Amino acid sequence: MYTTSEENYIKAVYHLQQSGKNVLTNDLAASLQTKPASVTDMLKKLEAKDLLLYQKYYGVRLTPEGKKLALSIIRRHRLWEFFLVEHLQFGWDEVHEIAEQLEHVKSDLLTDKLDEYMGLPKFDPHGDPIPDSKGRMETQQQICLLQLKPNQGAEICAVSDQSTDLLEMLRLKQLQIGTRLEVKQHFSFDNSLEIKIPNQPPFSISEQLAKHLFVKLK
Amino acid sequence: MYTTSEENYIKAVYHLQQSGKNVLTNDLAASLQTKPASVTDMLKKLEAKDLLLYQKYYGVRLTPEGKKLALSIIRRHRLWEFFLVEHLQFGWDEVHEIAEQLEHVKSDLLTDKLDEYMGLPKFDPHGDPIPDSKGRMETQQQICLLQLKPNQGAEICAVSDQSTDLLEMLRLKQLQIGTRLEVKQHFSFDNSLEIKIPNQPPFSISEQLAKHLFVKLK
DNA sequence: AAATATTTTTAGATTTGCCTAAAAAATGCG
DNA sequence: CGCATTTTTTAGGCAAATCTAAAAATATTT
Repeated sequence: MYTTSEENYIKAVYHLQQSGKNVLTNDLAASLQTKPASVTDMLKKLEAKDLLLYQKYYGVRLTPEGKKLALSIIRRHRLWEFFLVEHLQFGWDEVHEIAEQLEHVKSDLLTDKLDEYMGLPKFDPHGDPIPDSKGRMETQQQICLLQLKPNQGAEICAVSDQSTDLLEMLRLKQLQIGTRLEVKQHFSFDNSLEIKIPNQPPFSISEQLAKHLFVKLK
Repeated sequence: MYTTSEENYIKAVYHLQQSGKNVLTNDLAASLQTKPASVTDMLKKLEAKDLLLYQKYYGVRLTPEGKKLALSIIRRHRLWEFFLVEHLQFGWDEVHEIAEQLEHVKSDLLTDKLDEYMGLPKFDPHGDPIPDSKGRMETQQQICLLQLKPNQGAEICAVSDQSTDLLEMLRLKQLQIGTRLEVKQHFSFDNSLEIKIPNQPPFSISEQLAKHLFVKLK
């Protein structure tokens, strides 16, 4: 079994190595809010446990075992985020800290039962894919419309609130699953967005609406 | 904020001091599966934090602040046990270890939302009362029939499985909420119980049945 | 009440995860 | 290239939580 600290390092390495490059000591220190010297210590320990390969001065890469562990931590994190938002009515911006604690509860049976309880969700409330019990996950990137970069083509693929008020609004604005769109501008003042749908003039939507809409990139 | 280890000590002191007597170093060591020397160290630390009063060689008692902390930990533990059994379909005997981990997740908001989500339950699956957000709990002891001591008068107050098979069986044996009974004998071989209902000859029931019946003491 | 046994505390060590400060390696630039 | 800067590692230390072994206090027995 691994400690909470070891799990946090493995998770951080996983995320940082998505760029393709080796993961460097300083980047890990920044990401984990700790000092480079502490990172070096831990990297040696994790290499001894065969979770990663460590080349002095040249950074690290996860071994297959390390990657497997990372995916299981990410699975727990995202499942709990889903639970907090969809079942306990947390806002999707309030859940990260709590999920950071819950992800370290060690019980595969718990993880799998929670997964099943919620209907084997494929994406967490931020649109990130949830690995299944074998570590596989959908590659299709689903992100919240609020996070979509301007002029990036995308298509609505999920709505995170099923209230009649929301659905009524979507119907009137002709927004539905599959609708193609682009964000033209993001106004920081109120987080409202100016969006453009093909064959229609641009119009604006509120932060409250946008946060419930998820898109996949095209 | 308190460490997991500190929380475990406080919880152990709380349970041990229910007997009324001061809690002794050796008892804590046994209960926490650690050595007396380690306990002494920690007790000094907890006294410095005003969670308990420590008299060398004479044991400890919780301060009001310590008691408040203990109740909040017990609240979290029992709420999670309830969730695991009633929502995730764990057996009531499988949940303790997992709840031991979940109880240390620190977020009052999480605890209160979980409580509300489950309908503010008053007792956990073992029949132990769940403290509310202010630390109050029902005094009425609800315990599993399997734990009831022989010749202790009691009354059925809950049934933890609502399957038709079980309910049919209860009807035939004339067992229902409110029925008074006593355990006459407990057979260790198969955990079956010989029970006595007023105005009826004694009869025996299986472990499988008894584990779903909860009684309150009279 | 003295001797013995038990319980508890102290003293000193260990492990984990972190730190600072200084040394060493790699990188960047004139 | 060679010097300066940045990055990384090493060395030594610290705090938390544990341990063992020995000493001190309390309890029990005769």
